[in-house]
Amino acid sequence: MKDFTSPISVKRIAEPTVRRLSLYLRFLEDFEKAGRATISSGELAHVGHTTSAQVRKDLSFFGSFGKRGLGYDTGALTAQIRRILGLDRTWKVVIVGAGKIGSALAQHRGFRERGFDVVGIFDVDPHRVGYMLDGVSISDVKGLEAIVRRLEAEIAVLAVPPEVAQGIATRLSKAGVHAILDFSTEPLKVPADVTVRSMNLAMEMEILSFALANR
Amino acid sequence: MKDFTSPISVKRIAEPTVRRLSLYLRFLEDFEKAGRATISSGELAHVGHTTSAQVRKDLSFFGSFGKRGLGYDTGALTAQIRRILGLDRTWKVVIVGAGKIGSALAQHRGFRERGFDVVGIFDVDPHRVGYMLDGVSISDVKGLEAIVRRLEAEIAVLAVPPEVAQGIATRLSKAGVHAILDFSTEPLKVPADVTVRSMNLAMEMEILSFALANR
DNA sequence: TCCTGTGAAATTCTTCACAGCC
DNA sequence: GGCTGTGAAGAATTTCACAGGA
Repeated sequence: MKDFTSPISVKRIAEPTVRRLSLYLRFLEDFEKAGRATISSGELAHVGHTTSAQVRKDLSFFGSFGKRGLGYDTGALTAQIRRILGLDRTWKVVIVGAGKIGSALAQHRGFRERGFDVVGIFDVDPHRVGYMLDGVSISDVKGLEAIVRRLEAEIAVLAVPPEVAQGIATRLSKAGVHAILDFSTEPLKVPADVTVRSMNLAMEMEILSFALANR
Repeated sequence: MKDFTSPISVKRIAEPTVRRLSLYLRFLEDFEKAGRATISSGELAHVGHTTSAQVRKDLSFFGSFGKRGLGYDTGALTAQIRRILGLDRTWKVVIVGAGKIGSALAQHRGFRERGFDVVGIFDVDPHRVGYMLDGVSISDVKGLEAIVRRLEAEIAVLAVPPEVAQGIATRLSKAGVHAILDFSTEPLKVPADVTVRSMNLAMEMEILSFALANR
């Protein structure tokens, strides 16, 4: 990501900032539903377990959205954050692996509701291929590259056994996917222009274990 | 966590450090399986996408486990990290919510294999109560507190709709649970002696969306 | 007066660099 | 010669504190 290409992000944005923006967005949506017209950095901070200065600093990387003495317009700030996060459009998502986790995800409401459109599902198991999950039929993973290219999928969710995750990730990268959400346990090696996030259940459980063992 | 109570952790340990220890452990297990007797900080760093200095610093918070000029004994370091993370014992886990995600988790191999023993599963739906999931029968969530206390469960996995997550988290805290893995989207308010980690699918997808929108 | 936006200070985390031991 | 352990330096992130506009 070059620093000077985008009119929005002038300098590199830290991951914790993006993470908090996602939280703020959720709160803003709640506030909007509750009919609140404006909101202060202090109120956002309160629900997000952070400080008002942090909220203002986070937002300041992207512009000046508030009014001194007043706070932020709830609707306008919501729209701004949605735009910043790239949520002012839909993204095409494929799910690889139609096992327990993969199929739970495929049927997950929140996905489509939040602009992530599941356009393809893949599995190796011939017994699963051809079945429908929430309106999308399961394809043989053999056809991964061709189908991903044809669908122009941008994001892939990886819910496959850890020993095949790396191989699939490489194939996805070559097929033009630039973002991967990985549910396996080992870190993936991917080209520099591919972003990987992992949902590592084992790691989270171990962090909890550490907290319990050392309290 | 008091600084002076434990013989292991002399100063407060940063979360990124714990996170990396969990990664190192996974690599060490791979190295052990591959029959490697020793391993250097550089090798661990390489697979973990970090630096050798970082690996040594992380370990140095807990002791001196290596031999200069040689590296670390694979088996010994594995054992040390397991002990540091509290994985030299089993933890009793309850799963609340036997929907798609909850039941996928209940049947998840890796859980028991890594010392997290699922001793209870709860749901509100009377149609689900009484059914077995991987050897554990689903209990009515009404009996949550009593059963959690009786089982002496230490960790809870929350896979319930977001609007009830806070209520369940409060009940779990009162029933003696000190660690919660939350799959819902809103941050939970819990007493200071309860650790919460969240697996927030929406947030991870939004971070990917941000990366795509700003690359 | 209230609350934002932001440089400056403080804190936290990572990297450097080297003495010390195998 | 190779690799650890660790203070010190450097970088990144958070918090402070206050000027300034509604």
